[in-house]
Amino acid sequence: MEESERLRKQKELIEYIGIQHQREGYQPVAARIVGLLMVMDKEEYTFEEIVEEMQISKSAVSMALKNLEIRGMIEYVTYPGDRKRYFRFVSNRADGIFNEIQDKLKQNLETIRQIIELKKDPASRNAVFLKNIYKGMEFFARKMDDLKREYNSQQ
Amino acid sequence: MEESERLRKQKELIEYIGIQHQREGYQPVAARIVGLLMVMDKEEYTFEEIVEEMQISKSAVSMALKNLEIRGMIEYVTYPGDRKRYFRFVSNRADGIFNEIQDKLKQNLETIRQIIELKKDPASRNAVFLKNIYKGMEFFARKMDDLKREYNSQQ
DNA sequence: TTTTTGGTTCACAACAAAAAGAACCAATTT
DNA sequence: AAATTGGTTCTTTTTGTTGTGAACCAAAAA
Repeated sequence: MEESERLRKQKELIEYIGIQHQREGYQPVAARIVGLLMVMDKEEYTFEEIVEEMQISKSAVSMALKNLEIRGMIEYVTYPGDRKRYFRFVSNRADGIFNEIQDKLKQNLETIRQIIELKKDPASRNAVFLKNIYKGMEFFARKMDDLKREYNSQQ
Repeated sequence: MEESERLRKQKELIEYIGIQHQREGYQPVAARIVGLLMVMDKEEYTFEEIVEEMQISKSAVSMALKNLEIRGMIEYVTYPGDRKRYFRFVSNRADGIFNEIQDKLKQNLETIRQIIELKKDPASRNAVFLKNIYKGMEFFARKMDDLKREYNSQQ
């Protein structure tokens, strides 16, 4: 593949990742910064470089970086004698994805448990359905722990 | 638990489920309708009843119901000699949740594959990290099929 | 001490999303 | 045929989100 085409495709991918992340609740600027840090060959961007690369105001970048850091999506490193922060995307996202799924599952489980608990008639259509869903999700959440262990030992 | 307290808690739970679903990209009204249909003891609501219960305009309800139906979150039944539609939440969400997770996982896998493919240096920090993430997610996606089969046979 | 660097914070404008309300429409009832 | 029911659609209003630019600030350099 030609160098210029590769770059074009990378830029395209950044936009796509941006949209994906917006669907997960990230704001537009933040979402595209994630894409930038994942896709480009340059692996550490300073604040200024991001501002320049994305053609966006300093304040927007400042906010976005703060949010992304709080959410644990990105991190920064510093170098002695250099006041700039070098942002990069965090390393251990694999674990992160497992845990995200599991957390969400657990949260949903708890909600469903509460719904069932508050039902007047435990044999009603919805109560029965919800119990089924609960069972399925619980099974899955339990198995995830095994999978995590299996994967880690396999490494 | 007292009847009135149960009702209060149910209403609270509807709001909470509303917020949870908004995080998944549902609009406010739609999100709370899902809550309503999951939580309340009454299991089938007509259009009118929803309008009344939620104190919301007909147009907002009309739009929300349409969206929820398209997304497969709710369905309606009708009864002979009755022009009204009776909305309820769909029954087989357990499968749905499995599949949602798996679909998202597959989509992410494809994106990551593309990022890696476009990297100039396959030994760079990010390329290596991404390959790791890829491996983890792939392992997990593969195992999910097994889990589904295991669960279904167990039933 | 003043200036520069590397940002952050705040007020506001532009835009987008959500909800309301009115008008409308097709079936059904009267 | 007229009125009612069970909604839908369109326009407007309200509300919320994004991003900008200017002012500001602390640390370092001059």
